[in-house]
Amino acid sequence: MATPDARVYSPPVTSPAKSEPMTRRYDYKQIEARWQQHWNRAGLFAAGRRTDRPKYYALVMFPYPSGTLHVGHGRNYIIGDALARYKIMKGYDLLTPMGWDAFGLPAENAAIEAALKEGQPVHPRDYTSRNIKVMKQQIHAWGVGYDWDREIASCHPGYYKWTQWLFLKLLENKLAYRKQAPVNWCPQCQTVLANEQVEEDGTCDRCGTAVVQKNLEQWYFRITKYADRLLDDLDKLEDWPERVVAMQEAWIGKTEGAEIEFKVQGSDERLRVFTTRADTLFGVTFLVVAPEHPIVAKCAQKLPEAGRKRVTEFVVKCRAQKAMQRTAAGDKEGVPLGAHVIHPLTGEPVALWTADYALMDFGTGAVMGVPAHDQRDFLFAKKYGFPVRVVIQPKGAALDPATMEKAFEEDGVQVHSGEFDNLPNDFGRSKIVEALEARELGRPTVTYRLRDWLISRQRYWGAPIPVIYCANCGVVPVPESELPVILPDAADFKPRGQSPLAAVHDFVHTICPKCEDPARRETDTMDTFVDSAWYFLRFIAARNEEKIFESDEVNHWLPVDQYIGGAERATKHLIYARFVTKFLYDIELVNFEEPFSRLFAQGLICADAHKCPEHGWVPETEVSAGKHSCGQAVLTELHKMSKSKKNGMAPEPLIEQYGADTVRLYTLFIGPPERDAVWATKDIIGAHRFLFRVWETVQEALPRLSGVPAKPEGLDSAPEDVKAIHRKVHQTIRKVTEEIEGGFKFNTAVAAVMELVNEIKKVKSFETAGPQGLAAQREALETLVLLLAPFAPHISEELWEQLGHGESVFEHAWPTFDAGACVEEEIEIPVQVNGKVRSRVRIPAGAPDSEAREKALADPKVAEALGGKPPRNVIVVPRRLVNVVV
RNA sequence: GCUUCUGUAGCCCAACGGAAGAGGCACCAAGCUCAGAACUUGGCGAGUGGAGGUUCGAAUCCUCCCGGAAGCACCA
Repeated sequence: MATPDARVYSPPVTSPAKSEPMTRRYDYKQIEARWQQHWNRAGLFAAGRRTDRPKYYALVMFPYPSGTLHVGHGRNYIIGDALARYKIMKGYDLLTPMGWDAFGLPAENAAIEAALKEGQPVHPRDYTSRNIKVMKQQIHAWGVGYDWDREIASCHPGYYKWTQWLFLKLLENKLAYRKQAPVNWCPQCQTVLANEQVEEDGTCDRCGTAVVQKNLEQWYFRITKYADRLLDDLDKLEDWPERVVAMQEAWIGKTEGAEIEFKVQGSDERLRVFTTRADTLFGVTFLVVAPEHPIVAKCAQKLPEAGRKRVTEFVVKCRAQKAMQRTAAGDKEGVPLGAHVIHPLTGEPVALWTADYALMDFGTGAVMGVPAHDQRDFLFAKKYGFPVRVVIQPKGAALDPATMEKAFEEDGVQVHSGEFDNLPNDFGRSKIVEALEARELGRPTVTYRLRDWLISRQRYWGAPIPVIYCANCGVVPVPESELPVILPDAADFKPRGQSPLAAVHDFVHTICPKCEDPARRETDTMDTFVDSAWYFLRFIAARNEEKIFESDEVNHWLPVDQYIGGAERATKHLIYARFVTKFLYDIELVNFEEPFSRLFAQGLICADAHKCPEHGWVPETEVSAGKHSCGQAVLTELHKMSKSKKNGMAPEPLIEQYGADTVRLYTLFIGPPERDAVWATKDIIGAHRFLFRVWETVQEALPRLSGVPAKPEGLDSAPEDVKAIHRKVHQTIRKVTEEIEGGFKFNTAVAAVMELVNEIKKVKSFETAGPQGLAAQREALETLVLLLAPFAPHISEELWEQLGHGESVFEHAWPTFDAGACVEEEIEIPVQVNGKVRSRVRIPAGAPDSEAREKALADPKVAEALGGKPPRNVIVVPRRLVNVVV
């Protein structure tokens, strides 16, 4: 739907002619403005208001201020806000802060583009603060509340001072180090590109030029040192989605195997390979190393001219390829290095090659080639004519190397393996490793897929790395007292082939803190993931200028009780934050090892996206009847809402037309919160109708309810429908509470409240049943308002006030249910014969199984279905059903 | 290829191993309307992606297959 339908029905106003009191109309605009202001003034979301209560830290991932928010972003904040309000009502001292992950590429790119187009520069700071202003306004409009006094922005010197401080601490503890590494470089744009700016085919995402690799000295954090703890402690997390845990496990990628050494023929050198299949050692017919492996160059030097050229060309080609993914599982290529290695157990010479399928950054960068038992090796061997030697035989079959069409990678029995013949291969594996260990030619090893974290960025809009390079003293950390190293204003964003900061003379040139000779500052900035790896701690001391935080305060509020955000941050941010927390634990600044006890990964909101063959992704407003405004037919696909696909739905028109409460309610109702959902604007009307019905139901009852208590007494003599609604009220409290507690099932919680309203509307006897009837009505309506408050807070506040309460609905406790009141007096249960429902019987709620059994067997329809046959078995499921088996 | 998730009325989605339907959208009918929308009341509508298995009983558990999503992938 391009433009929201302008027809909002006007709520009926009771006609004065009927001489009934004028009821107020549901003026959501006025109501929402009023209560938003009230919450701000009253400090509803200020943490530490109730220090006598248990704390609860609810945190929604802070966003990157990219522009404006769409309804998909809204889901995140609304879920968090509903939880926060619920926890306030549950009596917690709630902390729910918000901030901005404000350093990063888009702001800088906007500046570069503006600078290139017309000499009218937009400073990233202005771009960022403008966006923050808009987004904050949007969050307010949703009725989402935070403790804004703790607001932080990672681009603020008061924040990045401590990001730099954290860097220094890591450096001090030898967890930050420098190393040469290739970066993506676009020769056209004259700039370094982040990985995400490189397209799949290895071209620059802006100009389409092929990206090349450039070697630069860069800073790393030694996260691999924490690999085992990051993996093991996943077990300690109280409640994280399985899929996120699975992703982290895969990301860390712990592999147990063995390292085996092959002596290089005619040299003292030993080449180490990593393998998980030591059992196939006797099947080795060649050995390959990654093109980047140091031995490649050494071998190449000894080669005759032609061979050397071949190797060099191959290596150059592979390096160029590295920008894109080296073709997955496709053709394998290699060249001989003109050398041989010695098999550690047989002493045979084995040919040494370099091949593109060997990766330098996994294991040791060298692979033993076992064509018979590894598919990649098999393909490579077939291509270059290496022999296939079978050393694992499947049970009850014999493999013939001549006829094999693919590698045999399963388990079997060792053959052609000398003293290890006839052993099951999994046993043979450890025996072979033992034998190698005895000869000091191998040992069990563990490798990880996790790499050290490269944090250098040759970019302007980030926190400067606080080190100084001095000709005399080398790398010198900036003294703590000189932090923050201020990001200078005057950087020129025109790409010039190095970090923009390198062009800022006053920034670069400084004096060495140690020897006071002239020295140069580091001009790279930090990866923005460093900023976000610790922000959840800074909320505890957002304005503290002396310290990163006070440990005892952090230890009080953390770990975060509930972290909410997208699963797309499952690996990077969530692993980095865990790493930093463990480091802070190790240096005794915090007393917990995991930052987030519970994580909730909400699903994404999708919508149709339209692609015009000429104009690319186009907004829905430019599409009608399957055609773009340019006249071309568009391709329409479902995609998650995003700026790039131009399919984000702005919240403002919806809030304007239906109100924030309606948008919130629909967003919560759209489906299971952890699952992706399709935004369907036409469905919003359902949520709006519901709120309107709630409003109306309360308005109708109000004139009768003043002075009536909310506790109905002596309902035994009340009419059935009044008794039933009292029961329904308590059942609904139970249901809604369980749905929230048991995994944020707001969709079913809202449905339960809708059900309650439907039931309330059916009751005929509230008035005729006297005081108990009215008390039951008040109980029902007040409970309804309380249960609705976390989801649709504005209307709930307004109705709560109308019901005669002077305090905010959030000052009132979340309702509790009376288990006794939930129990039905009489229940109907189905009776099955051989699993098919044949009849129903009514029994008192507390009746024993025997009564259900007797009633069922006495039922005429059951007797008919039995056809005179005696029951062989009767299964009674208490309160649920009876099954008669013949 | 591997890992995780997922498939229930026209659509979005509920159902501790126990009556296939809670809620919403759409649709139909009546009421209300000059009319449409809105509103009120009532109604229609799947046998749970497919095939087996376990069970007194399966949407739910197991196996295989088909379809969708996400993450990781020449990881030795």
